[in-house]
Amino acid sequence: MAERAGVSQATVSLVLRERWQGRVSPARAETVRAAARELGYRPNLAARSLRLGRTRTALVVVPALSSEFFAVMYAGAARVAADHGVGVVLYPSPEGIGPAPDPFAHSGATLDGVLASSMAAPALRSLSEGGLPLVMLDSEPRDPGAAATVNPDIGDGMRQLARHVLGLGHRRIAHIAAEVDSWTFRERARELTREVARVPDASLVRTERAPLTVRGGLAAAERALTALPRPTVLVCDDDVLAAGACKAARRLGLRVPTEVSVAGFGDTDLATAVEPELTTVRLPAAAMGEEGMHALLTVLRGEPAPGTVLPVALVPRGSTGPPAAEG
Amino acid sequence: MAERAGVSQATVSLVLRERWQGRVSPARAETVRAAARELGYRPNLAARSLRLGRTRTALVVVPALSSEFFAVMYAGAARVAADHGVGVVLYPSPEGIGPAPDPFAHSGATLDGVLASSMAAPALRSLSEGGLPLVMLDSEPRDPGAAATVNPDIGDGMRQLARHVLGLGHRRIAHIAAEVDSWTFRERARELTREVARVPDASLVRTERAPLTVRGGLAAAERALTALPRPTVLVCDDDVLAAGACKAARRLGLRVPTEVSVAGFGDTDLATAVEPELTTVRLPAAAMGEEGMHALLTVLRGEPAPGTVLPVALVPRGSTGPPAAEG
DNA sequence: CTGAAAGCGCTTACAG
DNA sequence: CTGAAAGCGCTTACAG
Repeated sequence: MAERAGVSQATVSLVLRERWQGRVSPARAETVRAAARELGYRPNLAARSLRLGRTRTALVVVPALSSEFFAVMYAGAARVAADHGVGVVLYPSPEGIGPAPDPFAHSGATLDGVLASSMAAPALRSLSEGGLPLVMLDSEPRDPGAAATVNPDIGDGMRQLARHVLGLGHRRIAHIAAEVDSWTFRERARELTREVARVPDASLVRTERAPLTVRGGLAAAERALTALPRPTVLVCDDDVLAAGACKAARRLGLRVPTEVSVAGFGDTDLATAVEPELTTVRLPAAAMGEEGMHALLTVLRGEPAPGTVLPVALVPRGSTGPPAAEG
Repeated sequence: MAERAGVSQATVSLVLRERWQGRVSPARAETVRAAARELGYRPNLAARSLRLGRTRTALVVVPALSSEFFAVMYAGAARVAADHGVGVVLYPSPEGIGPAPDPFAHSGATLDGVLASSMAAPALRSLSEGGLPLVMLDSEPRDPGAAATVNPDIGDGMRQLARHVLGLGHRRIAHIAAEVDSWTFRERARELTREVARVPDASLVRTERAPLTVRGGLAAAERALTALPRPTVLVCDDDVLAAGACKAARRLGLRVPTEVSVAGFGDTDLATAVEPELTTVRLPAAAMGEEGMHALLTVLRGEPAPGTVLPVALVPRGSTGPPAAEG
């Protein structure tokens, strides 16, 4: 209603959308801006969306915000979206406390596209049916349903970690694995197995599956450490499991790292909150969200988006050391 | 365009919004539903919003999702919103990595109301100017700008914690305080001071301020533990600070809790991820989000919402014990 | 350079 | 019980 600036609706629209150059006189443009400022005028986004047929809204699907990793990834995606005038609706997928099973019903907005983490796969059924552009994060490369995939170099990360541990002299290795059936964890298991197999006298003595919680890691590590042959190192799929593994070691009277080494994955804040601090693999959570949103924006522009693999880095800290000399 | 069911737009609308009882024959209603199902028809929310003048969208403002507390609070709010067919847009306020400084520009949607955490206060300027219904969480009661306030009983929590520590026999107490100027932390400081003052020979020997990170807590605790008189207990404003305080103690060669006790606030996952586990005050994060959203929905219905104070509970764990006997 | 008009897809009185 | 019509607030050809 800023026609109280004495101009037509059309002129207001042109000026406010910065499409006035050469179509509206600079003087009028300024008048419109002044009036808008004065009235605190904000265009009705619903009307704009209806007219344009696009909502400039993307859905971001992550398994659980309470995981720092996903929260940071989300923040990266939201920042890039905001920089491009795109709104973000968050869908915490229903593993655990998430709300409605239908992201569309949940979102309360018509969506242009979806950026989804692989761990949220179950929630994606209705999305793919929606026929929306979809960019996947940390997921099977060349997923046919996805327009693009943005991954950390998980394989390389586990390779670096395995070599670190083998290089310290460990030969009896246990894998504390996330009991989540997704690409990222299958990749970790595969690469760990492969690297251990390359060292003649080394072996993966045990794999224990655990829910992705400290308690889960604790229980799984306790099983691994009380079975024979006892592993000298626990390679964990996630920092949270590693924190649990450290607790298990302590309860069993084993010192970390002198009697048993523990390694995590992720390099979340938790890795440096515990003592000793965790040797882990740093995953670029923010960069994943950013790159993922960039890819989605590219797809929404109608251009093809390339798949991206982001580098990761081993971060050696106090939770790993050489194995104790054999009795 | 489900008029391919052979009925008018109006009929479709009535049926799909469950407003057909007594206005559309049951047979037709069923026809419409079948057609909608078959075509995968979803009403255009932008059009609906434009027509109704309400968007059924709420903005939730929290300081940072990477804090588990706020993530859980958000999840509670989102769940309640979803149950009531209201969408949620998340605004991670710009302390740290947050995106745009203007929640409205950021949201990409016109909003019906706002649910905001007090720690996000700086981001609320433009909100209050927007004249939107606002419900505050963990914030100054009777804030004139807010339609309602939902708080945990912070004062009672700190009271319980202080009495626990005093009851164990501690007399030289240090406060590791969050260097955030907000109601919730002022309340903690005030109540701790008051409770300590009630015990004749006890005193608050030191207050050290820290940014809300493990590193911040570590540095502040180091300062507190190296000054004289040395405190026998560190009461921390947050679990994250307490985790840092435990690290500081260990670096100084002090055992927790035998040589120095440490207490946190929040009872986040971190509290049980570290060793020893933290004595802390459990804050009902999910309930706060839920109650806050309920209050906002009430306000949006045009009814007055009462202020709410939620109970909290002391959770004694291994990080606190009696002070060491004096040398 | 400027404005009048159409139309995006809904919902809701209003007529029948 | 059912449908035709108006109108929500924008944006975009189209005339002038």
